[in-house]
Amino acid sequence: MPTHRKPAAGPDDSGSVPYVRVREALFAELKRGRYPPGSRMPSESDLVARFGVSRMTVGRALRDLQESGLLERRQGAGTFATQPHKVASTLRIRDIHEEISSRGHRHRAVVHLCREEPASREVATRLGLVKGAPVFHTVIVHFENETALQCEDRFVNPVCAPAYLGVDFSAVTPTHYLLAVAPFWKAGYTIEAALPGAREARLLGIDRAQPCLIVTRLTENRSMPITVARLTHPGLVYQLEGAFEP
Amino acid sequence: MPTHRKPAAGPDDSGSVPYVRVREALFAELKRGRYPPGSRMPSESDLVARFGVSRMTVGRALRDLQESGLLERRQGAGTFATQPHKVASTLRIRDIHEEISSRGHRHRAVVHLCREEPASREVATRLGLVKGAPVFHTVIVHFENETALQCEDRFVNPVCAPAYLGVDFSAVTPTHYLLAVAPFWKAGYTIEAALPGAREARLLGIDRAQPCLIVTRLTENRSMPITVARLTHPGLVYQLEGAFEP
DNA sequence: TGCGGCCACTTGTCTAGTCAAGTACGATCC
DNA sequence: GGATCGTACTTGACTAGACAAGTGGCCGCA
Repeated sequence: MPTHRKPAAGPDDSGSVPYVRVREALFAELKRGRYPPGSRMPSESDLVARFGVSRMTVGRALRDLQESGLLERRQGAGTFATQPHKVASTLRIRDIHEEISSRGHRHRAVVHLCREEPASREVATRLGLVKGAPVFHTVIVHFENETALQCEDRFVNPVCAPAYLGVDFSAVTPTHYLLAVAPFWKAGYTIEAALPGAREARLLGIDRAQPCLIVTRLTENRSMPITVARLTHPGLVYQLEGAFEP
Repeated sequence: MPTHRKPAAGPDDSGSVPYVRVREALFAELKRGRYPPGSRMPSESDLVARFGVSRMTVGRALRDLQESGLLERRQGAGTFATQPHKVASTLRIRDIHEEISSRGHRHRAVVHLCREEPASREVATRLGLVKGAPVFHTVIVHFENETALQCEDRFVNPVCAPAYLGVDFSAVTPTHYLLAVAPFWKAGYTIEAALPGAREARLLGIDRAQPCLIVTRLTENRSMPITVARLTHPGLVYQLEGAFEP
């Protein structure tokens, strides 16, 4: 999200740059409830007169606020304050290694499977291949300070990363490697709660009745799917977190 | 002066608006790998000459790409292509009513509890109150086409919404009502997988061994916590979805 | 009354030029 | 060699004015 929070240079000037000044002023008024949700804001001309800047500058301030989801603008009609619930919170999903080390903890990965296989029908469909085509398959368990945090069951399209199976995945995560050799341009994922499969439970060292948070992620190149991964996390030790601030 | 405006968007034109045309052209080149991560892009002056538009227009295209995380710009140094893995995916969390009706389904809410209570220590801490202070407590089950989708267990700070208990929550969701009377400006949440509590299982009509996706959300006014909610979803019928595309 | 057209207002976008501020790099000086 | 300075280049921001396009209301007419 475009965070338009700057360190707030001066105590009162709230940004010496004109468009920041305008934006912060309107933001403060919005926050104070001067413009209730759905109500009409002053027009660009009004703001030009009020702040003594050009229309381009006012426009930039308004566009910033619009991109933050605080305003809605309709050509010909005007600028309106939005219902705040339209601003969706966002959640970052990061590389597991990055996430663990950002907490200052130690990350270790154990490779349980790393081979070429014929694609099952489901995997083939997801990767845009035909059933039985060769795909790379890895199963890796990631530990944070010796507790199993994630079981990563991943299929990779060999066309996108021919040398995938030769990588030492105890040293570099598949996510990181794939990003280096095949930058993705599209990604989709689902998050669900479910019980682990038999193998996942065994690898994670948990009971089969223990709920898990499962993230399924599909990343694609410009046109071709690169990889599909199923990331299983024990519910007791793993939570996703997010925050929203306009 | 002459505005070189094409009447119809050609197949290759990709947007008749100049700044969109520039942005799409650069985006396509980035995608094709013409500018490897970290490498220097053409300067604004170069692009002005190449596309025959003004510097403001080139600048807007570049700023768009920068905000998407595809470019990094340093004053005095130049514009550089970024490593794509720095862009994090994002996940939208929406109001349950909005979510259900956007799927074209019917939403129904059943109110199981709606009263004032003294705050437990945990709730008081989260809402920034003292233990035993009166808080509003509602428990509502949301149905999508007669299947229970969410159990919403919510505590509300009475200061922020004094008339909360008088609202008909079978007609309007607490989220929606609270947003109308007390727009929030900060929200944090966690997502986890766990087994439902006894009451939650009963209200949702599911087995206690059935994993649930639990979203805990705390929303705050500019300084004061408004409400804390625990949203329990049966894992079998509810998934969060997200997508990322630059 | 009902309807069509006119018009004021609003946002969307662009231009050409200006000044400011930060960076990189080479030339000069000690 | 090493520090300093100057300069060319780059991005950041702004202005004043222009045209395009969508909206909504008002007015006159049938």
